[in-house]
Amino acid sequence: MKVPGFKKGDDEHGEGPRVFGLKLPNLGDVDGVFGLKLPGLTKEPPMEGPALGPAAEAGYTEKQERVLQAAMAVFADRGFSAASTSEIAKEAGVAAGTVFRFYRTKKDLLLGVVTPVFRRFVAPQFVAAVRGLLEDDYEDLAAFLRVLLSDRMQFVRRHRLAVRIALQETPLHPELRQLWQELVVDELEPLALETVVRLQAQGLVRPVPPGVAARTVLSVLAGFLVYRFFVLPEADWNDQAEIEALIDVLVGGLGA
Amino acid sequence: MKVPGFKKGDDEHGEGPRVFGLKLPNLGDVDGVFGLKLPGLTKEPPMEGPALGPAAEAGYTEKQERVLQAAMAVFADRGFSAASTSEIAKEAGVAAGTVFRFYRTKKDLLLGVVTPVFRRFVAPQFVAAVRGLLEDDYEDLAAFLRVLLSDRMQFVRRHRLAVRIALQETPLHPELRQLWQELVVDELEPLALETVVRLQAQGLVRPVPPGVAARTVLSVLAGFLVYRFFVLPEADWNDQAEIEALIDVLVGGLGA
Amino acid sequence: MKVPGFKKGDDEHGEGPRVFGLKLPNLGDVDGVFGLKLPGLTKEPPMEGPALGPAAEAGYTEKQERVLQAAMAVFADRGFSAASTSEIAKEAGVAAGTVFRFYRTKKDLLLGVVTPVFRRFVAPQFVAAVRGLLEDDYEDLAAFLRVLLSDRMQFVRRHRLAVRIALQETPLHPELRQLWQELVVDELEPLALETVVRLQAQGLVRPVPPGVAARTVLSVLAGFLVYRFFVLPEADWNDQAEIEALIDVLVGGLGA
Amino acid sequence: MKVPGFKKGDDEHGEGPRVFGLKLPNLGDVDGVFGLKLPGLTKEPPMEGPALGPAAEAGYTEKQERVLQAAMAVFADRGFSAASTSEIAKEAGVAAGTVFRFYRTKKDLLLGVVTPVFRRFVAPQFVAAVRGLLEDDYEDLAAFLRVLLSDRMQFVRRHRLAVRIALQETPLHPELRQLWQELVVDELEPLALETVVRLQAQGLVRPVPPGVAARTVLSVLAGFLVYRFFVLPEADWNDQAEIEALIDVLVGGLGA
DNA sequence: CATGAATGAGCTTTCATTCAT
DNA sequence: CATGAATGAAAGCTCATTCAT
Repeated sequence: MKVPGFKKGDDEHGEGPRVFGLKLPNLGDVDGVFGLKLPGLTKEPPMEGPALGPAAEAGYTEKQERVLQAAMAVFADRGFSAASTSEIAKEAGVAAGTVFRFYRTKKDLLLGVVTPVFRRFVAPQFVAAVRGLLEDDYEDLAAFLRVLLSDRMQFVRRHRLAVRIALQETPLHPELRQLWQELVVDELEPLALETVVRLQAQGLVRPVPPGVAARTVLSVLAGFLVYRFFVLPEADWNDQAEIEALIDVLVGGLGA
Repeated sequence: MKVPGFKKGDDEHGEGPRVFGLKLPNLGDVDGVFGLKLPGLTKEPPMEGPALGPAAEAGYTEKQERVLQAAMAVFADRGFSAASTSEIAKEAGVAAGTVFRFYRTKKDLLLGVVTPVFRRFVAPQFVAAVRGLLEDDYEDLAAFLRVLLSDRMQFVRRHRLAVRIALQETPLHPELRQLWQELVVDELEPLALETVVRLQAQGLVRPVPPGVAARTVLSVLAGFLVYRFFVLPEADWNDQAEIEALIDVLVGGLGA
Repeated sequence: MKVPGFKKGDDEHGEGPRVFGLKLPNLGDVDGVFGLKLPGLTKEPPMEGPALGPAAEAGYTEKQERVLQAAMAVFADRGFSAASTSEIAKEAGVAAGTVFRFYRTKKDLLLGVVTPVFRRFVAPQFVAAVRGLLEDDYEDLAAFLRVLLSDRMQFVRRHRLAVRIALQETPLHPELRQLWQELVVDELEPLALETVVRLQAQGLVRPVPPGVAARTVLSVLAGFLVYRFFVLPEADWNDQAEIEALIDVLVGGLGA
Repeated sequence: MKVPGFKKGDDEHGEGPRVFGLKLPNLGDVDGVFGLKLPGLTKEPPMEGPALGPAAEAGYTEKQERVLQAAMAVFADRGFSAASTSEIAKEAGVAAGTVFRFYRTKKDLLLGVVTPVFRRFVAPQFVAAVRGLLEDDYEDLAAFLRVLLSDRMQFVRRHRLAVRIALQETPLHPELRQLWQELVVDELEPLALETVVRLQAQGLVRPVPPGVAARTVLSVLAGFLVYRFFVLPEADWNDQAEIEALIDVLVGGLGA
């Protein structure tokens, strides 16, 4: 079985730092994010496309937008509890009190950072992908997974900070868990199971329990994205190759 | 292809709450941990085996042991930054000042909670598993993965709080990242790659880049464990069946 | 000695809540003002006559009038220091900044609320009462006291909020004490003493030191009014009877 | 009728500042308390007897005692809302945080200042006075009133600050109104009415409604004390003479 | 050793006041 | 004139850490 997109020798141990076969850049010494201390970069790689924060939504003033971006940066960096609103204010270039004009409490600010991103991009985009599935009648499982993985990768890439904050803070805030409850359990899950069933009907997925199939895809996808963007964001990833490798594994394990 | 251990109908939608095909318990209403709000249990399921904290190590006084256990509970519950040393002291049944006899600062306490667990149980047990691989000459990939998954599952089950704290706090503390650097990058990774190469030489794993194989297994394993113990710890998991399903997927994708 | 105006049995303990022999209304459960927690009314009894605030004075715009009324309500309710100018603005239906067009500081607003009421109604009306005394030649002390008490009762009834604010805030603001200095010490007191002397000359008051007589009347009057309007405003007062009872006491103690 | 204790000419207009016939001291320029701006004293006159604050109660540490005294001084001076806990701390000579070891919130501190004083000295001492009435069989009304007025005067003199705070803050705090509810309505009032009835049975008070009699005495007493200690505390009061004058008035109005 | 009272820096939040629109 | 966004000083309160007992 071939792994498309992998150049020959990609994974051989050569010179330079490597982790699990990934070549790492050699530029300086920074703390990664989730990640390991790497002889790495001083900056996170630039986001692809415009940095559409939650404030891109109409109705946010430019100042509120700045507060949101600053809050995202500081919450991601220090964690919610250790972040200080005054640092956020300073980072946003506004007075300390101004933050509270937009968000009555610090916790409101957290929710204001996280909620819009997920509300607008999690369920809706999954719905769009599945609608594509219905209309385009993907010829095989790999094609469907390819769309799914690319789309979610795009999402994490663009909303890296918000995703990171969500990962960090969810265990600590019932309000965030409530958000996932609504988004994942109430909206996403029925759709996901229905999709698996459809794929099984089309003969694209073998007859495992739909829940197992769904969770397996989710685990593999999430595992990759966390690793890709938070554990080793600085590494020399060949994203296409990685995605194809994952698809290979999933198709091998789940395909009919 | 069969999925061993799954009872027929396990995944069909019956009565009672379900998430991704998992039946959830129906006992009350509690917040999970990482997890979604479930019509769930009032208590986390009891740990299997004795609750061996880091303090089980020789040389810890009974008081220090109590401090460590309390710190684990409070750090896991509130997060490091929002946890107060005085609450830890109260939980441990010691005076506020006593905590600082054992650990000079709050951060030392965090490291004291996390470090020993991982130092003693991550690399050493992986080494043991691999040594088993060498000695026992696993007849197939599934057998190896079965040992690996079961062992790591055991680990997370027994050290749930420490693992949870590590997941929550790693992004926020360079000291913890340094710990992973030493454990994972320096100790575990060479061993892992070497193991993949050996399995490929035995004809048990097909010739994908060893790094890809290693990271895929890791992702699937981690994704499952996080889901199993932190996202939906209260659900009615059939662990053996889940493990076998994952092995199926991995063998399908990676096996020769 | 009879107590005119008291109906027989007025003070006997019957059904319903009573305090010091006063029947209290039985409508619900509210906090009084100064007062005790009564099984009382949800609203203060309506003011008699039009609610003439200080702004009834010529030259106040309708907006300034609204600000004054709102300030009175909020200052009375929360106290000056705990009152926020933005709440006053909201209550008045104007923007936060508008308040400061009329009154440069919050304290100016306090003075603007209290001063006009007292400047216009304390000394002038006392002067009018005394002028009445001179012209009408009250035949007895009771008649004079009756006019005095009724008039002051009317005043407190109509300017309840301003009086309440004055009582609450005087101890805390030198500026208000200065106001009393001017009104009471400089204007009222000479007039009061002169009046006592005149009444003594007419044989209506016995020859106690004029200051003692004046302060006694003042104390009894103030004590009644505070009790009547601020401690137990909800009680079922028979004002005429109360006034006659007080006059009885005062005449008994001070009359010739 | 003579007014015992009044020296001849006491109330004549002579040199020096006078208010309602009271000679005022001539020492400097201070703000009074409630009172009018007087050419007055730089300090409140020293309390008679030991300054028994609420902290005289067993179980208060010396530091807590200092905090209470400081809180009393600052609350009385600025009012609760405008008082800052850090000023109280400084005044007490402790660190800012120490205040909150004793009283979890600023409001607790207010209650801690006011409650003990009134709980211990209002109802109990009135009970004692009435018990005296029963045992000693006062020969006339004046003797009873003399004991009552002297005792309450003593109380206000010794607990001037606490009384002042209670007067200032009661309208603003439901918790304080609750305190009066318990002390005055529930405990004191039945006793007071019963006492009036007894005095009427003894032929010492004429048959007015007991509630009227009780409230009249209360009003006159409170009016005097407020005037004496808060409006014009600096004036040259002849307390015995004032009390006798008030007794004269009350006996004249209420006596049989 | 263990205690817990004491510290004081630092936090989030409020709000009187200003000023560009 | 009126607005209300913005300010920033100051508030109440928390808590890691120290140290006399």
